[in-house]
Amino acid sequence: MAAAVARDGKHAGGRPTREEAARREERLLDVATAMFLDNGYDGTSMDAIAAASGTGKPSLYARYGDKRALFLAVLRHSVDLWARPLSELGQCPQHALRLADLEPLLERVGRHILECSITPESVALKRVLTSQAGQFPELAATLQDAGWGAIVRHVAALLRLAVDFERSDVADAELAADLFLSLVLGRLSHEALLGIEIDRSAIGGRITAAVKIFLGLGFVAR
Amino acid sequence: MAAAVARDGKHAGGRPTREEAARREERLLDVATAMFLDNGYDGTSMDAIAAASGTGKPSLYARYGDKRALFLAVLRHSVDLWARPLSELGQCPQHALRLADLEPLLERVGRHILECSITPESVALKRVLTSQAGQFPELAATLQDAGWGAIVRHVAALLRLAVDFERSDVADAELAADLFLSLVLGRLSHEALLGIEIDRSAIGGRITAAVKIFLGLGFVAR
DNA sequence: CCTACCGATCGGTAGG
DNA sequence: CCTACCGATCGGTAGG
Repeated sequence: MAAAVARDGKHAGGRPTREEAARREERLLDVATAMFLDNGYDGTSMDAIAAASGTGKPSLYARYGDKRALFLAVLRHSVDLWARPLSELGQCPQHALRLADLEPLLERVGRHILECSITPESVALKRVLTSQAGQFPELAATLQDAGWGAIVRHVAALLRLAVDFERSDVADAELAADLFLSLVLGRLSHEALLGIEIDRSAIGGRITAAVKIFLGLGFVAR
Repeated sequence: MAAAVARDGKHAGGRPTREEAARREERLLDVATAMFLDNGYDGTSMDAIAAASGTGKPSLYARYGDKRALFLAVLRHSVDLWARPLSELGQCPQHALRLADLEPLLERVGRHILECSITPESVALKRVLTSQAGQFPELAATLQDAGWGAIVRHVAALLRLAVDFERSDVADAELAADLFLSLVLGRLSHEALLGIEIDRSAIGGRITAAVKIFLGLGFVAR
């Protein structure tokens, strides 16, 4: 048998290729992410991560130092992944908006944000973040700003296109955006966090009502 | 030395008095509650609970069976304690309300609920509930109903006194109450859950804006 | 990079 | 009711 002959481009031993190393790194992070999000910090052992990622514990510790550091890397990576689709919100019309155009736009934006917020991945991320917030206090504020904060800023920019906040009673676009998001997410995000199955048929009506109330178009009949 | 002479009404040994037993039971539950809420389920060992409550582990296991059962008892007790002050909401006017009276009433109710929701005890309870929701799925729905659900029903009853929902665009008092609560809690409850210090000076303005938007009185200047 | 181990800690129980 | 222990599992490391 010839020693260390590559098959499918893989080395049979020795130092891995640079791209092979990068691939393993990514795979390790993916595996660790899935396990942490599914079973929490305490429920995921370094032994299990090593076994599932096809490496040994010493490699884990050589790369990340300790369990906390690996967990932090997983959280940062996950928040990045989660925040990315929100950039679609930035591709909204840049010109001024009439109120009549704002209503359907807010419905679309609201539905989009709600759908993004109740995916199993998003819920698992927020849950594990919540449960470990006490142990990683420096990160909670950062991630809250990258999550909720980023959405608020996007929506506030939208609102400024349609509303003259200097003449509004609220006078603060970010507060208004915050209230809009609160209306849209509300109970559904709480329930998702508790693992309660969400009644998807209620989403449409909730969004519609939320937008109407927000724009002062209901709920009291006129 | 005379054996087993009571001092301060306590027995020096043997079977405890009935009231003494009840007192120990309550003390044990209080101690376990504080530890579970401060350090989470995995972060609290039965050894630590036994030591802090001044008893031995065998007594713990004789009374509760295992750690899960003790944890469940703690959660139920805590949710009961938390839901009690909400009954004050039931002592609202029973007669019909004019819209003009509804605004200050909603401000008071909203502030009260928000204040109750961001106390350290309430936050800790929700956090530990969230982090263990996956392990205790049967309980999550029950406790959600006893918490958020109870508040929604209270507020819905209030709204029905002032609004004719059959002629409203929303047409559902519970959805309206749900949206009102969402507005009031919103970002602040999320931040509290993540352990982020809350800017208390922002509470007043948020409540006012929430009520105005909810009642269709803002935010667009008229 | 793997195996095998370290000390510590856990939930739960036997024995008296 | 207390002490002392059980097997299991953990995070992390030595040794080669």
